[in-house]
Amino acid sequence: MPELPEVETIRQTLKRFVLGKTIRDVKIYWPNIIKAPGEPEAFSRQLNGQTIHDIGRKGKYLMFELDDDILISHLRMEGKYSVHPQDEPAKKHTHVVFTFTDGEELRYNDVRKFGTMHLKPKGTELAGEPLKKLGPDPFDPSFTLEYFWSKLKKTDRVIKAVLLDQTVVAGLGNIYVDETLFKAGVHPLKQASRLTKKEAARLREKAIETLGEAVAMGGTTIRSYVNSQGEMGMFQQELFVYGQGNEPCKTCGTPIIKTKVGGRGTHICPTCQKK
DNA sequence: TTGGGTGTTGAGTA
DNA sequence: ATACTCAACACCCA
Repeated sequence: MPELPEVETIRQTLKRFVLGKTIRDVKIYWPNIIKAPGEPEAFSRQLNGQTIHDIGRKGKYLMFELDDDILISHLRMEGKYSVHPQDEPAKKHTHVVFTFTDGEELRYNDVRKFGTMHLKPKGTELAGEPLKKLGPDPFDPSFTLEYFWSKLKKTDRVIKAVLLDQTVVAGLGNIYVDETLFKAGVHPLKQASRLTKKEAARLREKAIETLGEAVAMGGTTIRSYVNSQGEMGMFQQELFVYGQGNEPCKTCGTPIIKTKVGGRGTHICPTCQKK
């Protein structure tokens, strides 16, 4: 489900509910979600007594900053966080519950159970899994044209695969890659190494622009995404190609084609995006 | 009823 | 190095 704009929206809405709250209990109903420390019991024990001071984000990862540790959380396809009074019945698919000293609960809900949580001591979070190989955030100053261009030059893959590669740039997923490629006028099957520097610059600009607009609109809701206040995103109204198969292109009127690239559903305007 | 598809990503294989 | 398949899991839809 969530790509950078959805995770960022979750970060912003969730902060309002949990900053300054102290954890007094953690219950884990689906232990496979907990990746570090290895023992889920240690995860719970370690969190106990710690206060949430801030929530950050790196790519599609949420980073809960605690007293001693950082909780790194990836929502994968369907993960959601919400805050409820302790006595409110839990919804189906609630797999991790953080109870605060004030009686409120932070609940992690994930229909498909794909999400992950790593709890790591502060200062060690960038070293090992899961952030070790993560590339720069598209909004980070280090995501320069020179950096992006150098990555494109030395790979033998098609551009869609490169944009989805989180070690190149962190945060784009299937929706925003298709949108970025369309806006930049680049065909997803184009070899990355054969793009001109001008095309690379355009891709970089359109990626940053599209993600920024999507953040401003609270993300994209296709089926199930809601932020931590239960609100849907609005960016689905702004999509040019994703989910628009057979619809006329908003730029030229040619029907949008849905095909497959690297096993992922891929949406293209055959007129605006030439190979 | 069944198989294919879904906003993610890691592992294993050739 | 890359591409492909599968796996994790639940649900929706034709």
